[in-house]
Order: sequence, then C-alpha cells, then structure tokens
Amino acid sequence: MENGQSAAAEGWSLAGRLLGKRTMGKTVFADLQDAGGRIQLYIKKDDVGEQSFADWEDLERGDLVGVRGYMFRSKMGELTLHVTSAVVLGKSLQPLPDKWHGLQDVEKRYRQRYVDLIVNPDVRESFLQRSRIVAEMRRFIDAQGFFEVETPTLLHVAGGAAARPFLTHVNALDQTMQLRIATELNLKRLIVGGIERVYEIGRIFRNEGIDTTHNPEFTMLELYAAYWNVHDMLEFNEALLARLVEVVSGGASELKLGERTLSFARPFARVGYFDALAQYSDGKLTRERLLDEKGAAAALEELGLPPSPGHGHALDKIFDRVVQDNLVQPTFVMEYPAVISPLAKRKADDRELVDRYELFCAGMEISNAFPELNDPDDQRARFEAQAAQRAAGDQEIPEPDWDFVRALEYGMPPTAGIGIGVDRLVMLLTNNVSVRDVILFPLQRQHG
RNA sequence: GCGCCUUUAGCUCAGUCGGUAGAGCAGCGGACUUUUAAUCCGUUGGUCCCGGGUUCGAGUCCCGGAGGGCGCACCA
Repeated sequence: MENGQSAAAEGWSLAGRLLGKRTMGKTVFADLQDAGGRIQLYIKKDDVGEQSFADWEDLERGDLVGVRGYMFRSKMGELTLHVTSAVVLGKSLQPLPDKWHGLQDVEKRYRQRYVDLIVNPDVRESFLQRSRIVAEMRRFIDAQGFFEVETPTLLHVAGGAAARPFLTHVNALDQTMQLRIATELNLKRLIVGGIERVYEIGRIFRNEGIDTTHNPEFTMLELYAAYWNVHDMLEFNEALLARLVEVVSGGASELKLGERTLSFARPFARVGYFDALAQYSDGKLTRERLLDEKGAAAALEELGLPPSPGHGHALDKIFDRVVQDNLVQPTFVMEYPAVISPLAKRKADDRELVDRYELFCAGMEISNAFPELNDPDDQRARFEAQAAQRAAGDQEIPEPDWDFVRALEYGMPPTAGIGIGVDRLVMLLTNNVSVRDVILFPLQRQHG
C-alpha cells in the first residue's frame, strides 16, 4: 500500500489499550496496544459522527477500547486503522507513567509489574521470549521420547542439593514439612520405576540470599536418561542450546550480549577442568597441587581468598576466581574432580575424576551434568557422611533420605542426569543482567 | 549479615553556600481535519520516605529507622 492509500474494502476489528492520543480539532490520532504490538488509529469527526467523536475526546490514555475500521497508510507512511466505530471496554482510573521515559523506578517495576508490562515494551518482550524458550525446551525434549512429570513440592525431607529449605506446616497431618530444594531424588525414583527418560521443569525453593542471580524461588529443568552416558547428555545439551538460540535470534547461531557476541555454532568449546585452571593461571595451578588439600588451601591464600571449610569448597572458590569469568563463549568444562562431585560416579580409569561437565556462557554456569550414582551402598555411605556433617552444625546439609537408598536397592540403571537453571538461561537468551528481569514477580519485602 | 549508593508532583528528573518547592511530560480549560515525544495559549498539582536533633531558619547538615539498587559474604 502506498502512502496515503487505503484498503477500505477490508474491515478490521481490534481491541486493546489506548497508549497515546493526539487530538487535532476534528481528528484524533491514537496508538492502540495489544498482545501483538502497537498500531496507530485515526478517528475523523465526519466519519464517526458528533456523539461518537465527543466520546473519543473523553477517552484517556490507558483506557481499553474495541475499534472497527479499515487500514490505510498515513502521509508519513505509518500503517493506520481508519476507525469507523468504537466501543469503550474498560476505563483506566490510575494514570500511566510518562509516555516517553516509561517506568524507571525498579522497585515499582517489580511491585507493580502490570504497569511495567504496559509501558515498557522491552520488558514485555523479555517475558514473551521466556514463554517461547520454555515452550521450545518442552518441544525439543518431548521429541526425544522424554516424559514430563510433576513431583511433590512439599516433602518430609528436602534433599538432592545442599541448601536451607523453607519450612511449612501441614494441618491435616500436624507435621512440619519442607519445600523442595531439588527434584533430583524423586526423578531418580522414577528412573528406578522404569520411566527411563524423565524430566521436570519445576519451581525450586531455597531459603538463602537474594541478589542479581538468586531468587528464593526459581525454576529448574532436571532431566534423567537411563542408559545414557555423559557424552550422550552433552550432545543433547549442545543441540538444545543451539536450538534455543535459533528460536530467540530468528534462526541465527549468534547471540548479542551487551558488547559481546556469543557464537553457539556447534561444536561448542570443550576444556578439561584442570586444563582450564592451568591455562588461566599461567600453569601455576596444576592438578597435582589442587588435588592435594594443603596445596589447594595454599593456592586459595595466594589468590587472596578467605580460608575454606573443606577441600571441595576451596576448589570451587579457586575455579570461580580464576576461570569462570573467562568462559565467555559457550564452553563445556569436562572431567571434574570427584571431591566436588558428591553425587557423581567416579571414572573407571581415573578414580580422582568424575565424568561430569558444566556448560558456561558469559561467565555464568548454565548446566551441570553427570552420570548418577546408582550404587546403594555408596549412596548410604555418603548419606551417613552427610549426617555427620549435619550433626556438626552445617545447616545446609539435608537429612538423609533413607527411602532413596531403598529405591536404589531395587536397582537403578546407569543414568545420566542434567540440571539447567531456567531463569539464568533465560537471562542469557534475553540479554538481561538480573534474574528479576526474567521473573515476573520477584520476591520483595512486604511493604505498605 | 557488612559496605556503598538511593528515596523530591501521577511519571522522568533538577534543586547552588542552610534562606518562600522547580522543569518537562501527564491531568484540567481553550485553538487546530494526516499527527506520531504533535504543536500553540492558559492552568491545577507537594507528608521533599519516616522519626529525632542542630539552627532564627533544614529538601539541603547530624543521628536513628524503613524501602529499593549495587557490591561483598552466603549460595557445592
């Protein structure tokens, strides 16, 4: 359609929220926003009549209207609906924020997200992208024969991770219960039960700090595949990420992230855990040195980090400080030390390592995968060791889940498992720097 | 939990050395039949986050508190 030309033959019917209004005597231009976007409206007194035009003059920014009309292109070239009739569907009693600056006050954006969504199109787009990403995850996973399940949120013992749980009370049982901190143990029970490919995209609750990358309730994908090894899982993981990047980038394999461009062309980079440490420390941090508890403690001190309560903790801190920020392009870090991987099976040919990998992008951990421990005696021994730690005062160590050991005693097939933090993944894919920008209603302190 | 920053009109923000509280947009009244941050004229609107203190006088300085943000710690 040329500028100034119309398509009067075709009738359109739209509904949405009035966001801008430009009155010019006997005509009005307005902007209508619905879930699909914005379009300009044109109302002419001669077309709609005296009364209807007077009604238009009373309409305010924020009101909800339904309109009928035909499309044309304005002198300035903008596609516009020439309104022939309209009906008010709802009044806005609250004034909307500044039409140009939108809503900037972060506190108000989180506490009144509905206003944020109305006036900040990029915020709305991030959340629509989140929905598309999660929908595509499900499609991709389902296509490989996985079953999605829902396991309980209320548990007598919240296990499968180290974190302080939220407590609640069940009146009908008169018992204190815990909100889950992982879906891991129940999903592995289902593997024992013969659901050989199983996953859950579920809300996890951890009663810990709140910051740019932590919200007390967050969403985790956990997925388990019987008879897969960790390389099968890595292939799957890589293909899933590449697919999600395609979806959010309109078919490309690159992602703009601030100043940087990340390439998700397969294969992603792969680096050994200790090779990465050596590389980013000019060879100073070697496997031999770090696998020695005293050597790790000394390295920690050289880096100016506070002493750690244990060997595994020290290794995590060192890796965080030395390596993590350097892993900008998607990189699989492979072959973790067993000492920081309590739930993973040891490698047959190298007992100090496990076949675990983590995927990092933009310095952020995206996924964590390993072959699951399926030896009930080993699992029992580890629970007993944890019980001792707990007795010694570590509140983040869960109570043992003895029924889980019993489940393993019925026999669990060799299984690979993966966990992906959905909120952080969405942050990455939508170029957001705070988890609060991908969680619709982030936790805030109660306030008048 | 600790540190730094922040809170002024519905929104976005100024506010100097401690001396009557400001602008733009929104709102309200008016003009305008292709504008788009429409324009033009006029105009309403304040618990300066809360509580104390210093001072003749506090948005401004001091103390305490609250909300929020960021960083650190925590989060294998």
